[in-house]
Amino acid sequence: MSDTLVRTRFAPSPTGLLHIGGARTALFNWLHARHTGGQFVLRVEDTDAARNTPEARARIFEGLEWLGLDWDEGPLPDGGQRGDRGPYNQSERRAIHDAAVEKLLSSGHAYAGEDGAVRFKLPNEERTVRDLICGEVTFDLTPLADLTIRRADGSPTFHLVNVVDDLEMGITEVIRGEDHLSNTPKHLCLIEALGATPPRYAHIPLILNTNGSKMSKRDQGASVGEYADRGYLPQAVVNYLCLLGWSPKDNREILPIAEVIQMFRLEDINRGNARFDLDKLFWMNGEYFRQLSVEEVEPMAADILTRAGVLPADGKYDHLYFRAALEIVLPKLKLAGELPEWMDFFFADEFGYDEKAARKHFTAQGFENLRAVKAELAGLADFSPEAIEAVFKALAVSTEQKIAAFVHPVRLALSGKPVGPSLYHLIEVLGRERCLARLERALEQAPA
RNA sequence: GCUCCCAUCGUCUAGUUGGUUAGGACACGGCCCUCUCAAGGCUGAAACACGGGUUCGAGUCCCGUUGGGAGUACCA
Repeated sequence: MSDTLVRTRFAPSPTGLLHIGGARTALFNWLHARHTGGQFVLRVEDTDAARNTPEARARIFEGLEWLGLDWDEGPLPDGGQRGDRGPYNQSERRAIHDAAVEKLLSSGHAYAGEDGAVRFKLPNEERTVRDLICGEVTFDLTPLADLTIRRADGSPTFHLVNVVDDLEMGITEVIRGEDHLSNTPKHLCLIEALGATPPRYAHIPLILNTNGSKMSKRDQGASVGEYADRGYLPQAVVNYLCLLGWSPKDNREILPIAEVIQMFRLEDINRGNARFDLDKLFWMNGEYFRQLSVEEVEPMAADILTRAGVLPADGKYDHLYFRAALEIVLPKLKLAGELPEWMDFFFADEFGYDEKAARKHFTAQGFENLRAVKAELAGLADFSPEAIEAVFKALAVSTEQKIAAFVHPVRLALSGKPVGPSLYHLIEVLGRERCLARLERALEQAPA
């Protein structure tokens, strides 16, 4: 490694969502910068005025912030910037780009065509890219047409601005998708003509869909925002992304980001493309979710439940009751997005009963058992889970039935659902009044 | 078409300079636990794409085939 400070960059164009592939490119740039104690720069390549949108721009900021990928230099959502090598919006760097084009023009490396565009003369020879991940790859530039670096309308193209800005900003490692590998020999020529020293390159493999095709912005589950909306945890998404093309080689899967930063080396990144496996991300999210305390989940849960209409929008509800309910539901969850269906009945008394479960458990015997439980709970002094469990056990013994014969109908009566948190804890949290009322309501279903 | 890249269970991957019962994880099956569902424990099935070499010995090296991916813009 050279002794110069590492500077990596993520250079998205604000023309769509921050997609998973882009997020991983940003992540690997960020990891390399953090691992080496270098700097991570954000540069917004907003030169395609026709397709740029402020919404897309905002979503990139949101996505990076949500993932925890902080940048040392670059534009900020409020319009300002961090760092003094800016501007970091490519559209504001026109003077720099123009100067580079003029320089190439005057040195004879580029020429103005009859159509008004400026083209860079590509040499008729081979160029070898030395890549940190791909090794040495040689391309023959002979069959290629000269590279357009400035359009007829005067605007510079991607190849020019990308190269010039990386040079200007002192980027030491260009870490980008492998789809740019074949562009690199052209960029090398451009840099040489500019009389500059090229950065080091690391082309990372692409992320493919489950079916093996390239993941595009239009695909389901391709955007970072979707995962945030569905209740995924950023730590889980980041951890999962780290493992796509990189591994700690010690069989561990759940890795705190601090450890990844410590171990991450570009040289260890795989060559082959990787498919995105939602099942594994889902599992990983559960792993992280289970590590969270009620306190940590509460704000997110309240937000999701409020948006789902389970909690009142005015925030006026019994917060202690909510927290108690959340506590017993939490161990069952893998995804915060599942919260509404797991918790709606805590805050609504007029719920329906799961049809299939009702047929199975709201039988003559079921109703009889409901009555028995209701009578016991009405007079139970100690409303603790232990005491409640004892009630069920005693009923099972005295009536020579399985505990399940009481548990299932009661759960259905109290929540309308066939599954849920530990019933004894559920009864405690709901409290005597609610339980008795709900049991009574369920008994109205009984044939007269 | 042409150029470049890649190739271990369905998926993500580990596999030191060639010698492994080819390891882990997700998903899937079974068992245990159990008030349901998860979680957890145990367990099962599951891979070196194919064909040639080199070698005493190849998942590891070489060549070819097949398959997959990327690029081939006045888009980034």
